Amino acid sequence: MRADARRNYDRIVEVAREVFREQGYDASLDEVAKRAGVGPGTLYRHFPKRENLLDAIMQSWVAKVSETADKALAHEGSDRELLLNWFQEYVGLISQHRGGPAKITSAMGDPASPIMTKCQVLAQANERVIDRLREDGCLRADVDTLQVCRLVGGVATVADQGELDPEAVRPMLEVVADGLLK
Amino acid sequence: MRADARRNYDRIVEVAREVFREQGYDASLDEVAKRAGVGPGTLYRHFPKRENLLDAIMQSWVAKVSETADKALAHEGSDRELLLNWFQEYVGLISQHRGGPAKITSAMGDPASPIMTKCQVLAQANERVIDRLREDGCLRADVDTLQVCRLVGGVATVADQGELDPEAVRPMLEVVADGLLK
DNA sequence: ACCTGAACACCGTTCAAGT
DNA sequence: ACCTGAACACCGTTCAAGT
Repeated sequence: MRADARRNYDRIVEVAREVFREQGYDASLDEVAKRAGVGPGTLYRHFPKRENLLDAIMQSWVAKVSETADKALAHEGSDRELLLNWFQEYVGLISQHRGGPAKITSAMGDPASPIMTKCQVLAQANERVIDRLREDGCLRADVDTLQVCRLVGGVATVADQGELDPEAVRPMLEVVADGLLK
Repeated sequence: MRADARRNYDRIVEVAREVFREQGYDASLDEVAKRAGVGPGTLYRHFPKRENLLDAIMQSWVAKVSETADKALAHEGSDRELLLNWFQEYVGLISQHRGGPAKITSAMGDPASPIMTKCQVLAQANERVIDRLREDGCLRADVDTLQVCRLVGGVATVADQGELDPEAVRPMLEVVADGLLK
């Protein structure tokens, strides 16, 4: 990759992170190109689809996901607390910008999605937590990890689109947790 | 209302129902106007915002909502079955077209939304079912009906956006139901 | 009072011309 | 090899002119 291409690529990603944080995942790509100081064609050369840009933004995100799962697993306290705490972290992880919860949750089951590998990391982090609780024997028999991602993702999506505050989200996560625990 | 205005209004609503069913709630309004045989200005005169058009479409929907709740309440069987059956009907009611679950669920808590009254009808139908179970004493103490709408709406939204089939939705609704029941 | 359709704004996407 | 920016398509929205 040529030096100027590299520089443009990096600037676009940096600016996109900023714009998506401000305006959500539906923000104008024209705006991103403008702020990055490149023509629209340059943005499309590097990122043919909007999801490719999202994928690049999420590059640093995967490390945070694993870390968060580690911390959640190290949590002292009851199984319920551990699960609930993880759910809250999970919602936080996918709610970095508006439209994120819906996008990430729907990409989870779609092998054709450019952000699929990123979603896999999240799914595996979730699996680690669920497996740990399964070993403890406190989960119901037929709990599927993908299902858990969708349930918590659904709560996050509703919270995102309805602009709910964390106090309204917590009790919903409690219901989901209680439905999964014995 | 003048006769030709009435006729145009009705045709637009009829066509919009069709187009939304085919292409989802994000369908082009230009397409609706074209199929209805009116200019775009006429559509905007009757329906200044997309949500006003949705509201008109949902006119006949409210009767179906009440009916469905009646039927669910008349259900013979366990409390869990009754609740689960209602949840499935609820998902069906808000999933008439793509984008519906998200739109309806987020409008539920927004007093400024044009479809708010329609959502209230749904919320009240849900409340009747929940109150009935509360009387039976089989619900947890702090179950809030709006919360229930959001939880089930979240499942419906995820299912809608991920194009999941009913077999994948049912177990998620079971988790929610079990989390609400004693 | 209501309708029409041209006109404008905005945005995604492509591509010929440049370096 | 990469960038630029004009050009096109599409869609929502407005409004002057018409009936």
